[in-house]
Amino acid sequence: MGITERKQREKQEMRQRILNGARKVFLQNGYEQTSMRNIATEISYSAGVIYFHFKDKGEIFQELHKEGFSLLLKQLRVLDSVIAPFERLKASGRAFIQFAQENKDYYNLMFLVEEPLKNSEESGFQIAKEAIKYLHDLVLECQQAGRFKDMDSEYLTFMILSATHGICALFCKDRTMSFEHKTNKELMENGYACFVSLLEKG
Amino acid sequence: MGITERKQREKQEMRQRILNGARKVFLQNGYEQTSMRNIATEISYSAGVIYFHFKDKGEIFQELHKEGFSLLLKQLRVLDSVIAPFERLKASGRAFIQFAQENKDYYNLMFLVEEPLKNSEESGFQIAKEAIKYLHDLVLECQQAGRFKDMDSEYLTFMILSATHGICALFCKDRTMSFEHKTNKELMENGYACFVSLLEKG
DNA sequence: TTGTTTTATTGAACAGTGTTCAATACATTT
DNA sequence: AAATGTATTGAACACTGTTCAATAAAACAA
Repeated sequence: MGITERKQREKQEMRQRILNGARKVFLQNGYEQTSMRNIATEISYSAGVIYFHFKDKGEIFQELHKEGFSLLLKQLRVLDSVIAPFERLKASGRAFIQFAQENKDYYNLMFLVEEPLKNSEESGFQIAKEAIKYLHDLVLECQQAGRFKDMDSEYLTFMILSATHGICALFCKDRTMSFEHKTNKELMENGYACFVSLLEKG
Repeated sequence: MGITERKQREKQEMRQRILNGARKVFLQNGYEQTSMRNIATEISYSAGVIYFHFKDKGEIFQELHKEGFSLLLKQLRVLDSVIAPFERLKASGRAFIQFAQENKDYYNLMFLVEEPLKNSEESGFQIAKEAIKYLHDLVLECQQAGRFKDMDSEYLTFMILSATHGICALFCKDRTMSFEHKTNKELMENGYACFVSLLEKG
């Protein structure tokens, strides 16, 4: 049955077309300014058709949410070549912060918007867990190498993510103006260096 | 001239009435669900009148934004009785996290929403700077007491706020489910304890 | 007490949002 | 060629923030 097969493929293509439009508008104009009608206009369809292919706006942003995480994971996995686990941990934090700087919109979706997760406990949430696991494993490797003795790895992982995320969150929500600094990049990097120098003593 | 005086007072009262309605709706239904019409309905006025007393929605939320910060500062200043600066610093972090847990909506407005600051560089932004100064002074005191030697106080302050804020931000935006834990409170407190144990080594 | 001017409030309207759904066009099957 | 199923449209609904002419109320002037 080549026809139903092609039908399925066409449906998949339409889903992808919508997603591509959504991504474009989203990365161009940010989360706030991305409406269903904007997306529809971008791909030259009516707004209604989106609801034939997606449940609601949330499902679309869940897909982009997933995209963001796989992009982040890809950039983190480049650091697998760094052998010493603690060096890899430190570099991961830097890469994480760089990711936030270069992909502010994705970062917002991944960590600073509530909507995308509200509905489903499934796939879109799974990849976030994968990223946490990546960090947790890194922490465990560090502990096996003698670092962070007598510390709970779960809480330590949560704390390290929090510290790094905090830097990015203040940046993404424009809460850095209360600090004296030249550029956000400079503030974030020195702030992170400060955290690293604490980690080195632990 | 008792009349223009009373007029001014009445105008001020109306401003306060709107603000009270806004706060009520806002604390009841959260930021997302607070519309101008909701606020107007709450105080039994038409929506249009709000624009006679406030420039726009942003100005209202700027007021609540300020309220949030003065509430936070009030709770932090209770700790002034703690004499040892480092103990005060540690307790401030705990108080900060507790504030976020108990005032999720205020916290969102203060640190996780972009709107309120977009327009003005003035008062609503000034009180945030005051809170940062409070933390910065605390850090400086710690340094005078021999802590955190050879570290830049500005970056250190930014880092400490980031770490604490990160914990609260993950909580407020429901990003804690990727971690194994019983309650959010427990995760946050242990995560913070983890950070403190790092600080103690610095 | 009149008339006039200021000030405060309303309610309709505008352009936008996410979402639903009857009507329609198209493709496939009978 | 007719019937069936699937994809798309465009209008509609109930919202949103915001503006503004009309109106009501109060203060001032004659």
